Amino acid sequence: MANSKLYKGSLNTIILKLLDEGGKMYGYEITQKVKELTKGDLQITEGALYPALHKLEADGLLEVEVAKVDNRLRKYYRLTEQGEKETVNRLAELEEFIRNMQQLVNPKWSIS
Amino acid sequence: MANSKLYKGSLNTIILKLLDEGGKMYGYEITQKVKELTKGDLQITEGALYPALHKLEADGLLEVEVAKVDNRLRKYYRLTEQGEKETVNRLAELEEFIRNMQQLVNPKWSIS
DNA sequence: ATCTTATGCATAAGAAATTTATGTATATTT
DNA sequence: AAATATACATAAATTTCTTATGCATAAGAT
Repeated sequence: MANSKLYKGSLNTIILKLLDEGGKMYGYEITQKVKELTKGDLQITEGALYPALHKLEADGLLEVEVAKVDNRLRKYYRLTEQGEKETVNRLAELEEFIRNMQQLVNPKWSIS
Repeated sequence: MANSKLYKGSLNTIILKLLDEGGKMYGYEITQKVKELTKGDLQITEGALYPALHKLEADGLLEVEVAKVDNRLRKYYRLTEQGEKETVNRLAELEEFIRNMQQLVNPKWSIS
């Protein structure tokens, strides 16, 4: 990714959660939002993002709506009903991952 | 892995940190320790573990010492000096990952 | 005695998720 | 006019893991 590293598998969770909040977003917008929220620490590459979006769509978690703005193409993605359910699961999975890692690495920090 | 899911890339961090605490451990011992610490939630598969150990050794982060106990083979791994330094980096990386995810998914929990 | 489970290592084929490298095209800023 | 930003896409290679398989000894169960 960039400065900081994303563990593989977490990109989908990020996409789903951002769409859950943003209502609908297009690819480029997602990359910028991630950069903004992490203060430039995390950089989502297009080679990772677009295939991920396509797969989430193929899996029925996202639906797409094409728009033309300023003569440029945009593909707006939004969560399907199934996508909303899956978002809940992915977030729970993330939390469980973090709790497990906490048990394993016994860090000075903890989640609360 | 098992019940709960490990994001790809985190296995190395786990191995390094356990060795950092345990002094020296052998592969099977690591799988049991992970199971114990996560109360059975996380199951490290041998197909993931052994190649990971071999690679960490090849990268100079681990050194190995073979022992025979009860007529069975054990390969004890310990951190090299370089491995100790890298452990610090990996843990910092993990913490940064979690902080980034926190910014992105805006969870009800936070690390403190 | 024999069968199953536990201990202990290993590798190989395949899948998943990414990186890196390219490619196309329009709009905006320098 | 050139460089940067916006906006999509795909393909080859890499990393990391799962699943399947293999070998071998020890301990516990039937």
